[in-house]
Amino acid sequence: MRSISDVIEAHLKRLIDTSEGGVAEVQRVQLAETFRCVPSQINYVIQTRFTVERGYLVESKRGGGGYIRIQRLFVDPDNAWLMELYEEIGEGITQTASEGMIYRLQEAGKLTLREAELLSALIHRQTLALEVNDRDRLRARMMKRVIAILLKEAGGEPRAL
Amino acid sequence: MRSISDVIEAHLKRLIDTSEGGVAEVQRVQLAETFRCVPSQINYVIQTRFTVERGYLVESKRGGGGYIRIQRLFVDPDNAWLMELYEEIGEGITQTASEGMIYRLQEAGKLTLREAELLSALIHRQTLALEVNDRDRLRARMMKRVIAILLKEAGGEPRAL
DNA sequence: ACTGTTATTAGTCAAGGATAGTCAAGATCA
DNA sequence: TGATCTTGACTATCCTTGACTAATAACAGT
Repeated sequence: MRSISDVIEAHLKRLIDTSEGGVAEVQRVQLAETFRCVPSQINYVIQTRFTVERGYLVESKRGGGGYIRIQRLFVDPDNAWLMELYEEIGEGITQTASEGMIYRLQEAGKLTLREAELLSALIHRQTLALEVNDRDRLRARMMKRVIAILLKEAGGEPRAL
Repeated sequence: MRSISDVIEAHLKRLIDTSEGGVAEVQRVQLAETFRCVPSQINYVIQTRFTVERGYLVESKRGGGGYIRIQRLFVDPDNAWLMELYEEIGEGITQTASEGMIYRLQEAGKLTLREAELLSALIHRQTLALEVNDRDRLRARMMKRVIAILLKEAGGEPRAL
């Protein structure tokens, strides 16, 4: 059975594939009207189909002129290991494990020395200053965001920007 | 999709960028007429887009011959402004204010575009995902760490960015 | 000159409008 | 029967509008 979610998913994928740069920008209400569903259905589709694990990055803005933007990530063989790293993180990650990842990312040329330095400072337990479980979960969210951004650039050299 | 506020912001930025000395001087009513909005909309744009955090100084005068003058602040060569920025943060800082600072740090060449992007993602409320007070306090610690690192570097020879 | 009045600006604030997000209950499917 | 999907009430965020306020200039009367 092809659910309405599947239809919306297909529609968005087509938008992304036919666009330049692999980006689709839509308005939630308008999309919901097109497919005659409630707006929150769109969120459901995005949360289940356009995750980083599936190779997409989603940004949005509320209020007047609001939008939802879905961008395809470059998950080619060259940076498939980034995706593995992403999945490895899970719900929580320790400072030591994060530092290891940051080091690897830098060695692989995915992060500059300075980016690595900034990141290390930010994920440090003294900076986060929360109870250990919350801390590890927060650090996981941070590391995941970073890797998702790295996946936006297809094996690109970090200094070029 | 773009809101009228975005359009007005872009217009003012262009005025500033094409001027000598980085100053734009406009009349509120006239600008409002140009973009067919109420005058107070101009105040909204200025209050949300041309803040001190972003490195702008706004002066105005009422009455006949009144005006609004927006000036881009220049950074002093000895990085004293970084220290001021650090002190401005205090115990907590909002996402909007942080984004303003990151914007300015990038404009001033203290952060690369990518560093700014990573940082913005890291201080985003969705990444932090804490109750608003804890969130603002954590964000303050993060921003302070970043600026501390920039200050440390400022002591040595200027960085190649 | 001085003083008061009017015209001409800009500022403030709160309400309303326009988006999107969250969550959990109910419906449907495999 | 458990997983997935659908729905809607409630929330969060950002933008727009307009009534009211405040400051400054211009002018008129003395």
